[in-house]
Amino acid sequence: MSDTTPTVFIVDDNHSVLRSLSRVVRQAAYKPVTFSSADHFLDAIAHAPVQPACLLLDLHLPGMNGLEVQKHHAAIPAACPIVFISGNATIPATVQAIKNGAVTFLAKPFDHDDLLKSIEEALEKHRAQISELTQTGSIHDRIASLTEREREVMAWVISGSLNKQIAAQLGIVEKTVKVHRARVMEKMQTASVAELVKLCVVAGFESAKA
Amino acid sequence: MSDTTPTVFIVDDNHSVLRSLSRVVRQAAYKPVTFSSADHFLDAIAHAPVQPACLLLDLHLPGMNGLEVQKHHAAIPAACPIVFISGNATIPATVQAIKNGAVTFLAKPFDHDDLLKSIEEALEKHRAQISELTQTGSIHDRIASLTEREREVMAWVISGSLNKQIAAQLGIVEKTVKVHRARVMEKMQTASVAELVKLCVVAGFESAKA
DNA sequence: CCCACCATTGGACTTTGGTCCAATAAGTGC
DNA sequence: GCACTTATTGGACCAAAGTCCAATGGTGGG
Repeated sequence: MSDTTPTVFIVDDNHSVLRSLSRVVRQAAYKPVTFSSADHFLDAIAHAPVQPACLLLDLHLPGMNGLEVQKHHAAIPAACPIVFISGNATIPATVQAIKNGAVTFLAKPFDHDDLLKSIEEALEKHRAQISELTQTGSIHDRIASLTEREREVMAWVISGSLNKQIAAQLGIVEKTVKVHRARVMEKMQTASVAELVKLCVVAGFESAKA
Repeated sequence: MSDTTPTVFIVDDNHSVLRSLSRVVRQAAYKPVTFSSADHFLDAIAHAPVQPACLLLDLHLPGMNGLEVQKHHAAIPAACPIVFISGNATIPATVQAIKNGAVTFLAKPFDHDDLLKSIEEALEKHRAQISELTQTGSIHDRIASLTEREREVMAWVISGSLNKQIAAQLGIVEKTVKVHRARVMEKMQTASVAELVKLCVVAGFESAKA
């Protein structure tokens, strides 16, 4: 089982279901990891390395139900997509699950094909999510490497302000703004205001302008 | 019934259901507009003025089912949000409906409160959608007012290219680029590259760079 | 044929941005 | 105290962008 094999987490309180799902997952060349309770899963996932994965989750669980697990799970940044499974699902629960971001909701009994298709969809979604996170993560790192003053100057730069306007706003001389600005461009690894603006947009960094 | 009253479209092949829903909707101070077939609704909505509205849609309809109606309806830009209603809904149909953007899926019988809450959610969503469209619409108008050449130059400008680089790419002189560029800024009503980039981002206008 | 629009270019000039080098001062940590 | 970071400023200088002026050639429509 190599490291590049996608992991499929399976949470269900019924051991025979776990075994059965595990078998299907393993036969599809994925790596099944089972949990018989939500708590165990959440504990394990919290410190797991980030890699393509998905979660097969039973809606009915002792203690915390599937929707609650989904909520807790969504709190972590690299949370993997969820495929819900249930024998007696209600429409409202299904609506809730999908609106909260679940890939799909499979009602038992379901085709193996549907399951595998859903797993593949979830994994693909997670791969995209991870690559997205990797990108924005590096941008956030760069923003974090800026000093307060530099961040302040950057906020004004991406608002389209001139150096002299920024200087007036901050109560300093234009020359100083130029220095900060140059350092911003260097640390953010951008060669133009256009690039800088686009980085800030994807990173969610707001521009100034009182 | 004033013009500012939100409209609630209702599509159901059962006339007694239409009457019943109409009454509830009217009592909640909304303006009900009923259709007994999908085709009639799609025809009507295609030329209706854009204003806050939502659609109560039965999953089971003669001819075209609810999911298909949703698909066709989604094709128009200002499409109002959909609240599905059905007496015998399946989990897969529910999943499909929500994944395709439905606000919710109400299984009969349902509380009037749930219905009204869903309608309000849908209307709120549509208001946001309309205001979004109004904004981006005006940006698209400005982009449309540019000549082909100007759009081309803008694509390079927002990529962060220098005038001389743009000139080289287009096989023209830097001076000409300056002229186009000035006209772009004027027509787009922007005073800085930063603003221009942000407009292009929200309008989905892609930057150049081979 | 003339007009309007568009793309193109030139020249002169100002403003702005970016880049060197260099310096001072305050705060932080060892 | 000394090294380090950060914020601040100055001067000189070059490159880039913006702004006036004016002009030419093509194209499509009335």
